Amino acid sequence: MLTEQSRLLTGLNPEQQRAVVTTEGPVLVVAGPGSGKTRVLTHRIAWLIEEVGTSPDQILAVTFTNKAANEMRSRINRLLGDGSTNGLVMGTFHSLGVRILRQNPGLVADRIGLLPNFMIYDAGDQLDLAKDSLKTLKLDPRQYAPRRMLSGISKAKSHLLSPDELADLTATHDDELVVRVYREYERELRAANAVDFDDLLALPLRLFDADERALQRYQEQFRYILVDEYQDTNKVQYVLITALAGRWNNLFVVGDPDQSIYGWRQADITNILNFKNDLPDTTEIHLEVNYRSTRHIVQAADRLIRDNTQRIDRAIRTDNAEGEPIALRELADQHHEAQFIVGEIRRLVSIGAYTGDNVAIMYRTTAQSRVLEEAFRVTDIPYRIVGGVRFYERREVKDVLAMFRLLHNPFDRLSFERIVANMPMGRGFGPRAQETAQVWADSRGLTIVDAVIASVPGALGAGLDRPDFSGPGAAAERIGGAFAVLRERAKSISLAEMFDVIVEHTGYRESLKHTEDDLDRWANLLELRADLERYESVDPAEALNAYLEQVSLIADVDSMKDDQQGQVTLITLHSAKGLEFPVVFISGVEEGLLPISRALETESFDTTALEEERRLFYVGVTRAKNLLYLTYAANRMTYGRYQSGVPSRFLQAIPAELVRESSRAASSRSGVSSGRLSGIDRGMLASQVTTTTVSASGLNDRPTPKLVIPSFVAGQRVFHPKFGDGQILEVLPRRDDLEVVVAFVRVGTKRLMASLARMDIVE
DNA sequence: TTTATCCCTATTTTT
DNA sequence: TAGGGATAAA
Repeated sequence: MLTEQSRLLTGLNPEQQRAVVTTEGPVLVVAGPGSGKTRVLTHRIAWLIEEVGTSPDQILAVTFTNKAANEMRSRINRLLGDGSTNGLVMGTFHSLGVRILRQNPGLVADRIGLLPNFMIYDAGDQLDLAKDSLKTLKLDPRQYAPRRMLSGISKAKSHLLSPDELADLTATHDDELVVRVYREYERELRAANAVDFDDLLALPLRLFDADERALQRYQEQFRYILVDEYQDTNKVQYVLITALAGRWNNLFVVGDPDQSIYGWRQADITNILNFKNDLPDTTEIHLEVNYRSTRHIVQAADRLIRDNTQRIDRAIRTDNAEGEPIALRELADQHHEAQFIVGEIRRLVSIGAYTGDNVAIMYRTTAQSRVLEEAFRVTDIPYRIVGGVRFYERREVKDVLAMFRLLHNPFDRLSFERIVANMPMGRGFGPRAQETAQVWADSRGLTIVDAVIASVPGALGAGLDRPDFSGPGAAAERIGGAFAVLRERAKSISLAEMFDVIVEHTGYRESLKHTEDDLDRWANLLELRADLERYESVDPAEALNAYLEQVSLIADVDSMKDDQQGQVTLITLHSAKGLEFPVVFISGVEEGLLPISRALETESFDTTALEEERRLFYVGVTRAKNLLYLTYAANRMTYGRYQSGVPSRFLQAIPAELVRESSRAASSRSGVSSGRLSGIDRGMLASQVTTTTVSASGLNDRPTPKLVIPSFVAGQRVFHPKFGDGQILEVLPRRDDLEVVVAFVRVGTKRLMASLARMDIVE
């Protein structure tokens, strides 16, 4: 039988084949990096269609990004022929959620109270909404950071907790505030006829609770379900997918616990660790052969990840050649680091060994991309930055999109506020006028847009009164007039034409003609217009909805094109998951950055965060096929201050024989000669030397702005601005600093660096 | 209501 | 360092 069907199994190893043909029942595939999991997924889907005879629309495949979905689809088409994936449901969890909500407009209206044209609020919108909610509740946003509130809300939603349910679980005063904000946030969200990202996952389940038949229809339809990157699913996603698989029980998940890097987004690693306990009769398959990287890289990665405790113990191995040693390099500061990387890329390209698009530079924080970009700007090497300030999140783009959104969903108060605040059209229309308009609208069950339009004499038919804007109502009338025109035109013209009408009638075009900055912004808007033209052929009534939805669900990597010849990729470690490059640079491999300082703060009582940082580094390392460079800076500017850096602890795990380290920059600066020091020792030495150099050079006549470290002694009572009251348990000398172990009343024991913690001794 | 200026804090990571 | 937000002045 297998010989006959072997076309789809050719070139697969026995384990991969097993993963392809085990079609019935739950299957867990633990797939190490570079072990061919995408291949398994595509071949399995092809197998289901061709060999099992499943209709594509009975298959649901969930991927982490749209890009991954598109790639898989085209790979299957290549295997089975064009059009063979028609009907196949493939996309991210979020797009699946939208799909379910859009397919059940009646239920959505009845049970959730959302109109069919509901908007999806992105991260920025969510933040604005959280701020709004705080304001409504008269809470000080400085004391209760909107981001904190938001993460509390998101966490609750990811665990399927309503505000009331969350209220039952609150322990502290802060928690109670989260509940209050959550409640208000939900109210405003619904009033705006909008949902947030978390809702896209949770609301389908609400729907299913309300109407079991809806669930049954999907259960019946999806005979085979596949989930990629399963290690990064959260509770809601788990509940949703197991619900959908309830009828046929053919749930196939692929993942790697060692690559779980979204814990902060409530990803729950236990989903994959407990999969076989949750679903009896699971077939478990391990893919451990790495086909991607050189042996040096694979060995380094393997050693590195073994330091984690929360994992399935296993090895990754490869038959690939040994390859070059891993290059470890210390640089004097972030500028030297960037220059070294760019110079090295130039070298690799000029000797013809690699092209620019073979190369990726990865980093922990998006802020690091700036220095790199500056270094590239003065060269002729093309580059692209994945992520960073996203196109659709640029101010000017959001402004114009806000108008589109408002026209599509006039309940969208956030967009209204945005327009009035940022476009010339809104001048003179302040909070007070807005309040008047809102009150007028609310009392009549109309929208704020209706209110301003009604203020125009004769704009609406007789019978409707005009809102009373005390003082000069000129602004309201002007805005109302513009809205009336826009609303009317929107009905009949294409999106691109609508763009022209919007920038004209709002005065926005006119306002972007003055500075250099304006030109940049206008250029971005033209790009937006070009983007809108893609919807030229779509029915205008449909086009807007489709476009807005596409915009809100797009991910950074989704917009990555594969045919960017010669461009070097600059990307965060998170976004790099699932990708591979012949040459990889990981920059900023320093304590405080990788692992990020935030993870270190919690280290003493919980290593979870630290382990996730290690996995993140592991993900980066395993992206490299042939060459891997690790760089760190002895000094780095953070918050506008130079701080000396210590090489990441993760480097210590990598066996010396796999590494070729050099620190030319350090030795040329401070004369540290190469001895038998390991890279790490030398790095620490160099950083000390450089620090001394900087302060000794007496940059100016003012006293060195070195922080005065209070003389902490065990037993002292202290106060920390963030952690509150505590008592010092222990004081440990650390190079040029002190490490203080403090038992805080509120947050437990923490280890802090004395020079960094703004902690006072309480007399 | 708008604009200028100053101060303060924050940077993880993203669907 | 930079961007947001508060405050003051017009």
